[in-house]
Amino acid sequence: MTMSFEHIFAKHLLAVIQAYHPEFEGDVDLVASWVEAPKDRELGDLAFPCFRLAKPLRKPPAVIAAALIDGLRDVVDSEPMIAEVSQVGPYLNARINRAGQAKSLIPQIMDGSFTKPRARIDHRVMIEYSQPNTHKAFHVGHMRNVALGDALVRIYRWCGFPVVAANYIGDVGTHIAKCLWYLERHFSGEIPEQHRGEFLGTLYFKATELLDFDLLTRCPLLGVHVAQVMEKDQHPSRPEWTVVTLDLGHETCLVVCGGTGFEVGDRVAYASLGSRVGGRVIERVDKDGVLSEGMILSGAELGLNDNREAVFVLEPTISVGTPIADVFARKPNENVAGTMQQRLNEVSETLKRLESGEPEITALWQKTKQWSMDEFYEIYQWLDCHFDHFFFESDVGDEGKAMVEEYLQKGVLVRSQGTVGAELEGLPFLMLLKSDGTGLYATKDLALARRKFDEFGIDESIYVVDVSQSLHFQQVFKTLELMGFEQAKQCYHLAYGLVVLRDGKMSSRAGNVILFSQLRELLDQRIKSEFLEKYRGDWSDREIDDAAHAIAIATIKYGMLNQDHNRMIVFDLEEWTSQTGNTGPYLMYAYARTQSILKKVGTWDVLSADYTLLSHEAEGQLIDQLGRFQDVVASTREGHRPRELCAYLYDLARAFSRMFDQCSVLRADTVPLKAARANLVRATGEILATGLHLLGIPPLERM
RNA sequence: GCGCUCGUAGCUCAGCUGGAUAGAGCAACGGAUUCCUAAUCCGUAGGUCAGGGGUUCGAAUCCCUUCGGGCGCACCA
Repeated sequence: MTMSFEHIFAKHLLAVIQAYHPEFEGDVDLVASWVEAPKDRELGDLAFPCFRLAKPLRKPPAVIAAALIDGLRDVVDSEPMIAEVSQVGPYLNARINRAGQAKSLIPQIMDGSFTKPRARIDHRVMIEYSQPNTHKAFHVGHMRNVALGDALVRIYRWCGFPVVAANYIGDVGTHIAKCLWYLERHFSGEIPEQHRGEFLGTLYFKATELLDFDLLTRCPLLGVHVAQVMEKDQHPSRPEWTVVTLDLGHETCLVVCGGTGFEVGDRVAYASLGSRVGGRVIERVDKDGVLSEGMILSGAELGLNDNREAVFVLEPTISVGTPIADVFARKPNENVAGTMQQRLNEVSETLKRLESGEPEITALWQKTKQWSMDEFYEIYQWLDCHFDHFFFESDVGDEGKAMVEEYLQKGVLVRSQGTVGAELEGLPFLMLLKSDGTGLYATKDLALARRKFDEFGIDESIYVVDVSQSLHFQQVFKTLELMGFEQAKQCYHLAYGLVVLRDGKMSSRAGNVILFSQLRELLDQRIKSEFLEKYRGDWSDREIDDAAHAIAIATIKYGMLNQDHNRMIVFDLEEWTSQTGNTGPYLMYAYARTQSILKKVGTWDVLSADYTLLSHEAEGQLIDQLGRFQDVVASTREGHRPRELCAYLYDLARAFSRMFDQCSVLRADTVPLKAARANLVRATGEILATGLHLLGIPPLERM
């Protein structure tokens, strides 16, 4: 491995600095870390800002620079890798000897030693990504995760890490109960032969629609009924409260009320014990000596107006005992509360059957789950993403609960308000067992983590999951640490922002998701009609199909990757299907042009190429860019930022496009120049292809 | 209320550990094809880096604060 230019420059700088000021403390690495790229490439390739030395040397930066430049010039005469140095104000700039660089770099690229994966490192990494839910639609939002996870797997592997690419399928939960409930009770059509996974997603969407109380009533509350105020007394100790006796129709009850604006005889909305209002369960509470059995609701609490102070008074004609949801039903005289209650009961019944392993529903679950899985496999295949292992939520549920019991015994976990969970320093309580004894999402994550550590022997664990779960993972990792797992400190949540649409967040309820199949179809059409139709007849249909596929992958993956991961992506279908400029296809196009040249240029002598002939500015920039590849990949991996590699490859493709424009290979003035350029082009193609591969994008020989 | 995150050109975004004149793409305008693929290249125009303080020789970058978006915060996953 050759020494980087930064280090070569730093080595000479250090020698000169120490000759000038022997008391200077610092090593080559420190000085090298100060070396940067000049703002303007006209100034050189490397820059050293002497501001760094102003304090230790106690002299103005420009004076230091002026004092060092002569010494530096002397040294550089004997350094073949640096062509010249110069001083501009407080900066010392160096120009790299491009020919020298090219001479060592290009052969390395061409014999494959520069682009092949790095030496194996003894540090096992698991990268968990995708994690789709079965029985739900796979849409563009899921694709950001897949693009990120897959790119990281490839990049880690290139850097020498043994990687286990893992998926974690969400195959249990209420969403499945809803889907199967709809299938059993409400679906009356034919089950399609194709796209059965998306079909299940449609069923799930229809189920949520049926279960969306908002669609039935303006006041979507269960357990809230019309009651009449019978008596109204002042609270014995709190004058701002009143003690109200309510007639519920079949019985009466006592409620302590803080609201105002109602009289004896008024009809009000009464939330009974056990009902939920604003996400809170109504419980019997001791209100300063008086037991309050329920709650009288304000307009705000009912969601009907903004008034939080005044009790909402209903028309006197409405009979006592009517569910409040029926009063505000969107279609008059409908028993919406009863309907909704029945649906909810049915769903919860389905969930219980699933959880208890009732044979009939279990068989249906397994069959439909396979429909989803078949579709996922097809999508991964299309995207060229591969997993070494699939975990299933249904496999870790019991294990998670057992684990919680175990660590409760050990005293690591605690009981709290009927639940079991982890008390974490600086973080909110993490609940692991609900008061009914069932586990939660986090419970399964603990068991999953233990499996990763024990069965796969991994040293580092990366979770590619969207940013809304940041707190969740902080809590889970902290809990694992509390449980004594060493690897907990090597767990990393790679958070990324959601993919949203121009008119807002994607939501299955509003029906504004873009399905994977839709995107694939649209991209295919657009790519063919705009770019590939012109080759019809010239290329085989098969090649056109394959090219469209590859370009579609490039469009999606690069689009998803070339944005800082903690930022939202605003997805506009129109834009994405007709992009030019900084895109995946731009990189592929640059690669295709390299291959086009190489096909036409014929044979040439690799070894005898004289790289001193590559003196054009565009060629120099390109060589410089090629040399950065390894450092960029390493840095991309370290920062978990595929975007960095995207940016590099874009710069590389741009440098090549300029060179292509300004320096013709086929029409080079001399044969040696042609040979040198051909090698440069071939090296560029190699780096582009390797880089594209690391992003999960297949290069095309022509497009 | 607490926490995380974002605010940079008309739009979408880069700008890594502070460094020289803040950069791309799209859109706009003007050029380049007898010449290796015009999915390209070159040029012009476009900025109070949300506002205000502070640290520093130097701040889009670090600290504090205000404003404004997004997302989380105990029985969902």
